[in-house]
Amino acid sequence: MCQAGGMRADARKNYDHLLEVARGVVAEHGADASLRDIARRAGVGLGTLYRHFPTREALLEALLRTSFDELTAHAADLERTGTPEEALLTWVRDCTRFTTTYHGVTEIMVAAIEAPDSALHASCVALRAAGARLLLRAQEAGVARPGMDGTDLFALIAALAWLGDQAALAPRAEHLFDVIAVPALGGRDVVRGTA
Amino acid sequence: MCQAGGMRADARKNYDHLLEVARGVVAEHGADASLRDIARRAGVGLGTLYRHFPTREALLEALLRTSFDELTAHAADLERTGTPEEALLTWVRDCTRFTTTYHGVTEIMVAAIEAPDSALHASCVALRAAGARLLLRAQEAGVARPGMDGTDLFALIAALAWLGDQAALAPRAEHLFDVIAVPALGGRDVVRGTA
DNA sequence: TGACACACGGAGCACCGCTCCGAATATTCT
DNA sequence: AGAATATTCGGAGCGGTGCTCCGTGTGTCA
Repeated sequence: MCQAGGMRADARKNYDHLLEVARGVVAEHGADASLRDIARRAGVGLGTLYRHFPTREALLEALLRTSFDELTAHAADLERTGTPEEALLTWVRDCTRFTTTYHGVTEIMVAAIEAPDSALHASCVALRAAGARLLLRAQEAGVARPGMDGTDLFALIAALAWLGDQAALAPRAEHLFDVIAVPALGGRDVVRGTA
Repeated sequence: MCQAGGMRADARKNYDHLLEVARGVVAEHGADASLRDIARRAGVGLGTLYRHFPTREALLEALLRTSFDELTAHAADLERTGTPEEALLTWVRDCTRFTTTYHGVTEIMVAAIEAPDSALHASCVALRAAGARLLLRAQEAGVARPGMDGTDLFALIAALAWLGDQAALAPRAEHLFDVIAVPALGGRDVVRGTA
């Protein structure tokens, strides 16, 4: 979207390199990593970084775009190949797992979904829509709680991802998924073992 | 614990005033408010603030201590006066409501529960214990999901409080409570209306 | 090859957390 | 009362941050 064809050669090189370096730094230090540090490690002036990515969110958007697209595509796959219940649960699980990849991304995502100006807005809305489809399908099949909408599902995923981001709770992330997400979605109760 | 008897008069005055000012600033700007700003507004040097509250968490601890104590006491009350199910649900609701009072406190609380050196550690552990009692009582009465422990409950409360802290989701905080917390706790399903 | 538009880099501003120490002052002792 | 002492005060200073702005350097195209 940004690195369109009409871009000077040196500019494109810096853009790509910056993105590559940023991926590493963000993976290590989280979404609020020092932009100055990213520029420094990329051997590039701070102004260069800000011209290519005028906003921290613009940088994150470039970083996450492909993963987001994969997740929405994944939802479509599951909708075609799996049972409604299974599809919903595994997609939610995969979403929370991915969101935990970069620390601090969750917060930015939930902020973006209600902020049309955010660079991440479109991606987040698409993600919510994909989840809503899966949820609706499961509800129609009677295997998911009615009275829940796409935003609720988005919030549920965000909450679980946030829990996984907290060092103190990360070890029991999967258990928390069983204890919180599964009953909330109305799926088979893996803890009680009843219906 | 800090403002013991043996304190110089001017020191005590500064301590109290600082705390009062901090309450306002934290209420307005959240848990990561500028300490410099707090000192400035209190008409006090930065060194003074740091001597009385060597750590941001120490300041928050002083700010939240009484509320925490009230919440644990509240749990004991509910245990005595209410049904196991009702007691658990209302306590969890009250906890999440309070935690949302100061923005950003949730994150610090979950970090504190596994960090014995944190000034907030004791309070958080006490809170978890109070919740665990209520949970156990409800489990024994068969109105709460087994396989859940005090830490899970703490995490659930934290997740809900975090959701309530997000501007984009705050309006549906109560709905999210019904959709996430109620089924997770195994209480009556207010959405479906079935057992 | 020359001209021009564009990209580059970093100095600069205001803010942050946190430390450290000379100056001021409450307290206590004589 | 006045002096000695122990504490407290306050802010300068350090290294970091986000972000802007503009003189300089350099690809690109006629």
